[in-house]
Amino acid sequence: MNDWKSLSLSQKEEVEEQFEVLSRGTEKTIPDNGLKEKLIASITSKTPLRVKLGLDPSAPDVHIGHTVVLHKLRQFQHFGHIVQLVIGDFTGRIGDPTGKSATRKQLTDEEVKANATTYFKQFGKVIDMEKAMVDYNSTWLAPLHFADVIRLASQTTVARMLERDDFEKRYRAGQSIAIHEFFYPLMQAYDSVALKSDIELGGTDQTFNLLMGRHIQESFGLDKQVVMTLPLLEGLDGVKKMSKSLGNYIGIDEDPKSMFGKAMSIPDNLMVKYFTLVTDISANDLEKIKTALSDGSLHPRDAKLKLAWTLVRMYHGESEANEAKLNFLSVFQKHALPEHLEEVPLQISQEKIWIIDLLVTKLHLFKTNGEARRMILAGGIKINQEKINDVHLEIKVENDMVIQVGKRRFLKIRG
RNA sequence: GGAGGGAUAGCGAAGAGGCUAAACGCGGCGGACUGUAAAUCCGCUCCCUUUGGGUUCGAAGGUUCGAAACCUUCUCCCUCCA
Repeated sequence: MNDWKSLSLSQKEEVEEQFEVLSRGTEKTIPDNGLKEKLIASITSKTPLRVKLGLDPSAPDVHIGHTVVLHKLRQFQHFGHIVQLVIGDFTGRIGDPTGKSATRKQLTDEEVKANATTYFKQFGKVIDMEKAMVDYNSTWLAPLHFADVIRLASQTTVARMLERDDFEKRYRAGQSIAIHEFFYPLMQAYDSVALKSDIELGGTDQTFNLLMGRHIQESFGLDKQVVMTLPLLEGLDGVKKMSKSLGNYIGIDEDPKSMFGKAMSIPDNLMVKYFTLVTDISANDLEKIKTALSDGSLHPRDAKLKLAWTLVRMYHGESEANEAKLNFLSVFQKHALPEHLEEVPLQISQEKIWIIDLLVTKLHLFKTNGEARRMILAGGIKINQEKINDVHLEIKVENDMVIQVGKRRFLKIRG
């Protein structure tokens, strides 16, 4: 194949530089030397690599956990490689088997389109969408005949399928595995055939599916893609992977204030990981932060402020970041009211209103009276900075009245 | 095709005729502490202006003074054998 020795000096440097950047922060590359070989081939033949990322069209809200892989794609783009985004509109009909719900609701074409649009808008904040290739996998999966599907299925075995972690667990636990769930990895793998991908990226939880791509490509007589997995980012709880359904995420579309606040709530031991995986700070600055943290010259709180600030800056710009920081400091360190309160228009009247009615019916802060009542009894409601402790309280609503729920939810009444 | 096991609050899981609005764990939400957190401790976690009332334990009927628990039918899930 490509011989390292036949490269010119500048080509070698080019390979080394790309390799250094592209392999940074990855969890695993399979095979070990695969990336370097692809790079050598790319540089000698002056052909950009085709780097694939598959997307699930059912969950269009992008959070910073997704951006781990986007940042990696961005780096590939930086070196002139081609990013292939695959909208799994067809695979979406199955849903990646999680064991939780084997069947998921089928999306209509319109929903898929709408979700994809949302994706692209948000992805554009990290990668260059102008240069990205976008495909829907129904394009090549839908026309397959049953005979084609059998041929595809015959390329692998049940034993091989059961190597997949969650299949194996479910099988051993005596839980059901529907046959069609086996097709998910096969379909994703076939995407790589259709797109002749050189590299496929994914989270570590995707390893099996990504490897299946290599296997199936080979059986179709293609070069095997290199699999690069990226670490899964733990969410705000610091334990489970960031996901929307767990509610432990920071959405990249979120407003500066909550983005800042959420970033501040991650456990200390994840700060460096966040800096590494989801910010754009340089390797140099990262090292500085690491050493300052370990020798104690940087307070973890300040490091986290920097992290939160950086995230907001990346998605909203510097001035918003500064503002979010000031807001955070005043609200949480000085226990002052936030600079800008969410204002809620409400009819002001002379009549007194029952506090629970106000919270539930007028302000929709709670779904049920019981919830509001409990919150009051727990001491979680403040009006104009004053704790409410009487569930029977009747109050007169006034303009500019500030209602606080818990520590971080504020509302201002606008008459 | 045959045999068996199961369905309980957001999840997991006790309960096997009245003491059960249903133990316990997780999760969630509040409060205290702090550096926002985490850890820890405390409280709440079906609905209702609540020392009371209403509606719950896959669904529908039934037995009983009384059922989440017993019976019947149905729906769904799982396992094993063929």
